[in-house]
Amino acid sequence: MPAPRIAKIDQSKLRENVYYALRDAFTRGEFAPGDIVSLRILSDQLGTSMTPVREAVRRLVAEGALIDTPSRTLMVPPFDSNRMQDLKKARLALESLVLEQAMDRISADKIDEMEAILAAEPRGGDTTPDLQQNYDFHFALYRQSGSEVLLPLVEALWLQYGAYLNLIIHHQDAGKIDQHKHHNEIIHALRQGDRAAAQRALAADIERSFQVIASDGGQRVSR
Amino acid sequence: MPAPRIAKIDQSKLRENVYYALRDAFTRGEFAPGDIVSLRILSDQLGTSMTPVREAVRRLVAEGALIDTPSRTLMVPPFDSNRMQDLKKARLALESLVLEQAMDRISADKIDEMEAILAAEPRGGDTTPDLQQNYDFHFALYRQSGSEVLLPLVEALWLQYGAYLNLIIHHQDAGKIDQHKHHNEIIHALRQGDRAAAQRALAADIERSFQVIASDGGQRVSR
DNA sequence: TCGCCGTTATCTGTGATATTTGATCGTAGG
DNA sequence: CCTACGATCAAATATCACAGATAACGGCGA
Repeated sequence: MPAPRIAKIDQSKLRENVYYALRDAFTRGEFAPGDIVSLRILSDQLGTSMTPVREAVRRLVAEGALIDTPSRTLMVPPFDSNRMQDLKKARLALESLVLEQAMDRISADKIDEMEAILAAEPRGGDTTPDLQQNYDFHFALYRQSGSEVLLPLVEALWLQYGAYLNLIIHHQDAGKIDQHKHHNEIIHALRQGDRAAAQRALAADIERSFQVIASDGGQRVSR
Repeated sequence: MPAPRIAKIDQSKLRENVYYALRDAFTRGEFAPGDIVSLRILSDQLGTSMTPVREAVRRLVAEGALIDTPSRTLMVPPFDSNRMQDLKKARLALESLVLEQAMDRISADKIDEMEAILAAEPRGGDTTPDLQQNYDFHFALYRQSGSEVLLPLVEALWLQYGAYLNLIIHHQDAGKIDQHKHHNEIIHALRQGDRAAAQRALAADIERSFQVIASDGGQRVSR
């Protein structure tokens, strides 16, 4: 089994922290589709006992980021082209809806904040896309929808999508990805209040996210 | 604390069973918004130890059916009008999408099966709406979408909606609810392949679901 | 006598650990 | 080469120990 890099966590509010540590590891693409994860190894790496890890893992299973195999071992869902298409459809539909609600309420200040996120220094070097920035940008927007129901659903989709990030990061064309173009279009459309343009730009951005791995599936790249 | 009726469960595959037992209790409207639930009491009722209950409960929290209060006690989310509106919007959007995909693939056989569900004997007596039938009908349809991504999201919405079922069941107008009309319209539209009509009927059915409790909120009715 | 406040006892979830169960993998024997 | 047995490992449950919160109870003051 590969050993994803997960930093040890501090000992207060263990359960929450374990969950977010694992969640972060997912959104950073530390886990590759098909990876087997073990509660013991995770708890050793995190410096805690199995109990908090198990609860966090159970939550991740509920959210679809991990699956229970029939033999009870935990696995990152293997690459599945159909499922990925499904995921893309779901993202397009849900995030379109959330964007709609966000545009009803967003203020000029918040648009400025979103632009500030784009202006920040890239954290991952120039060769890999800045996943954290991408995440921050989208959710700064989505949070403006004010929907406590839809937002967790979108987060669940991103978490499932997270396993595919590993494939993207290690893909040979990773450096070519240009997320800035669509992001700037979204900002511009928000300023204009142009709903159709914002929807188009967001849809294009989501399509882009899947484009790199759409053709060649299942190239498992562990650390 | 009220004592929701939860049957003891058999001892194999405990974790799954505990989860589904609690889930069922939710969809039967056994829990009222604002109820406090205790791990120990639940595990006593189910005849197991706390551990499996804890994991099941943790999953329900992740799905929004229960919430953690700041003092760490578990609570059924209290009635919240805004949240309910939010939930309705989400259900309308997501179930519309799922219906769309289901209509691409559904066969005449499956439509017959759905009709058979409607023809079955009502289980709850004539005064209360048959919640199980309603659930079975909708998900027989949604399963035809074949979407492993969207279906769990819809289930999560129904679970959050479940807490409000308690309010509906004990509502004075509960007997007046006529779910058959919209269901038959859906069946008819499916047979005709009339997408617009199916969408209209489904939307009307969802609206109906919320109508009873839309006006008077928070009438807490425990057992 | 009534009301307020502090103390205490109980009940809560949380984290850790031990025990049991089940599955997998390697090896030895046919 | 295939099969079957056993050792090993991981997950599932139960039990234990701890810390925090809640609520009830009793004493004190008005």
